[in-house]
Amino acid sequence: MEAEPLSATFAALSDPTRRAILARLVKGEALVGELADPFTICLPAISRHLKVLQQAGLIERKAEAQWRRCALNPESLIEAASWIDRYSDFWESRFDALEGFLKFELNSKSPRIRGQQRKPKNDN
Amino acid sequence: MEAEPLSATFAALSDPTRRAILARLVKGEALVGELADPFTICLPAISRHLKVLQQAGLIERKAEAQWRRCALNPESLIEAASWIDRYSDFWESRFDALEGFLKFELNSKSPRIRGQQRKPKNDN
DNA sequence: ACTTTATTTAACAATTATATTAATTAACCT
DNA sequence: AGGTTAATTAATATAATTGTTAAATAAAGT
Repeated sequence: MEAEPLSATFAALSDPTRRAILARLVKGEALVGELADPFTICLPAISRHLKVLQQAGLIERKAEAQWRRCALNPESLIEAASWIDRYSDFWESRFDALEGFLKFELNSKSPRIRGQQRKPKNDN
Repeated sequence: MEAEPLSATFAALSDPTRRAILARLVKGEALVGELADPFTICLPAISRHLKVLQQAGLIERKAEAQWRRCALNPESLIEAASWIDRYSDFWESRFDALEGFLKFELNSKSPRIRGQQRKPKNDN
């Protein structure tokens, strides 16, 4: 599907259905039908999502009679996390600076109730 | 482009050209032309990649005369890392188990030179 | 053998993504 | 004003993704 494993991994993670499937699998192994249950899309669509996840190395499937038992495979996730982590030095310092600035702004200008939500700006 | 910010972020990361651009930007800000330089694809293609990165919140662009200065924006990367990190308990334990198994295998069966590369299997 | 159950594959349509060339915008320089 | 430079947008072609329904595979139950 994708020559570069990282590309395949991130592409697999870019779909909310597939992320939901992974979120389900972190709670334990499951059969295809069980995984399909919460979704409104048809079974073949789920089957293809599972194929994408498997080809990205994110899950494993083992046959049990007519069932396919699916389980998380952590390795690809580790590689994806590792790639992002190479940027951690950069963005941690930047994020700390942003947080510091926000704290200053909020304390000096418009003091707020403790525990109130504070969402950093996101200017896409 | 994508309703869910996480989907947009992972989709943006799924392209090797875009990852290379981010890797360049971690070394410092750069103009569009400078970013395009290492690649063989045409400038409009790069421009669109930058648009995807910006809409995913991964970079910022500020105008300077006829130039556009691009810089990393760590927030989306943090969110992507956070998502993956929710699985860390699961896969760290699994990975430790795998590493332990490999060490045992390698020590008992085919002891190797210290520092030699050891790549875990990847059965996509 | 026949039917049911679980899942995948095939065939197809609709949407989205990516690259190219050509045209456009916008600011600078002389 | 006219030309150059930097970058984006438009138009277009092609490929990849995602979903649907219908058919196929494959094992189990009766």
